[in-house]
Amino acid sequence: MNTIKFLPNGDTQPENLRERKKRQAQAAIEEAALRLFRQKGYEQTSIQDIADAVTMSPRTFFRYFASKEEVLSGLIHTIQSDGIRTLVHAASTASPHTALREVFGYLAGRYQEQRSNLYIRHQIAMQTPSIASLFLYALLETEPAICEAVCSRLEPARDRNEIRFLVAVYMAALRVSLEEWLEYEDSRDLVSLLHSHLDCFSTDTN
Amino acid sequence: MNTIKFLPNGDTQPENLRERKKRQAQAAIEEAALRLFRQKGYEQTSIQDIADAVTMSPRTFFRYFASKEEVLSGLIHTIQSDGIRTLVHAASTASPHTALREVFGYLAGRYQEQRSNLYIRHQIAMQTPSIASLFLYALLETEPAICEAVCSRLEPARDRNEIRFLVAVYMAALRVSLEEWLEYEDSRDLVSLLHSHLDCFSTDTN
DNA sequence: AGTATAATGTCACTGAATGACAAATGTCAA
DNA sequence: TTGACATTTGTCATTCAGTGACATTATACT
Repeated sequence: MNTIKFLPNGDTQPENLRERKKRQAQAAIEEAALRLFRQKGYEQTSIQDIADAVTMSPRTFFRYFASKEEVLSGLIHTIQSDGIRTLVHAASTASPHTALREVFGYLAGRYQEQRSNLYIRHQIAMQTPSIASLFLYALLETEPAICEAVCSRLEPARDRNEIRFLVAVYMAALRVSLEEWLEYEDSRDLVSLLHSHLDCFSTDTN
Repeated sequence: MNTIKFLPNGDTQPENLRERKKRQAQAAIEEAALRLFRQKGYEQTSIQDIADAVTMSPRTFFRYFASKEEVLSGLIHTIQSDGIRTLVHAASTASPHTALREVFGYLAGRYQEQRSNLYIRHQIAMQTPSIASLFLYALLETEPAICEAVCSRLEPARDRNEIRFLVAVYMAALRVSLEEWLEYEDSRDLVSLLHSHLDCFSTDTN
């Protein structure tokens, strides 16, 4: 994992020429790559193709993305990381459900903002098992961190494994909602989709 | 997905010399590969290393396993496929929970039989994100088929998306149980671990 | 301007995976 | 047993992802 840090700039002031160029380059690569992936398929598109499309050396491609795959999974990584950050900075609550509803609500919101972006990626993933696997992992790999954050903000110590399962269930809900939501091009509301699944579950256990 | 079909022989009769040799070769590769993966790490072990260890050409390795990864994930694929098969051949029931409890119980049983085998693989996966991703996918990719099988044996047609979520929750339980169970070398009982998680859930919704 | 710093390009290399074809090995029947 | 046939294996060449080293070029700063 050696990529450029998905160009920070949450603070939006002294933007260098250098930094602007880097931003542009990264965006250009991503755009070209996605276009080519859709046109010719992920596996049929070589790094050389992408590099040609943005007139840079293949070597430079790897200075922006650690791998071909990361062009696709970067978005999910970013959103999931942000989700964890919100959880860490949130106030403690007695119920894990409250915390989890909040994080997963936040996540669903963020994904919702990126619908068209995600739709393209999803299309590619459906034709490319290795990419589907990648996306799944990008979601589920954040479970331990979420678990950790939830446990640490619980005064009465709960069974760690119970929480693990709980987080996994919330993740399952997010995952299924996302799939359902991306299945057709005309979108419904992801957030309410997520909540409808969660309602089946969280009425009792608290 | 072009590998040899994980050498069938559920029927155990006219075993050729050829077939015996193939079995041996496959077993030898798997054994050598796992040993090397543990000794030197997955990524530090090249196909050449494995081929050398069993005195065959690297080309032949790929006639037994479609990729280096498949040496590790083959076991999971096999078990999951068997699970789906049991579900397809089972009798219809009114409740999806009944069917799902049965399949996931079966799966947990199968994994339990393979503990030491899985333990090694899990060790490797923990040091190698791409392998963790692979294992996750090997589990979750079977969700659609399970979903399909469950829906088809339900007389009163239920909402497909509801079932999807339900299957995902069962899968989450299996996944978390497996992790918990493989965490320490001295095993507890996977099946009861799974059931304890499921009990949190399936008391109400039916 | 000129120097330090960071980005890019070039080159060479490893390793995974695949296709094509030749060589070796197992099968089966006469 | 031999010989025809099918299957498995080895060899060779090739493509492509990814990486390290180092020279070259562009930006930044004083």
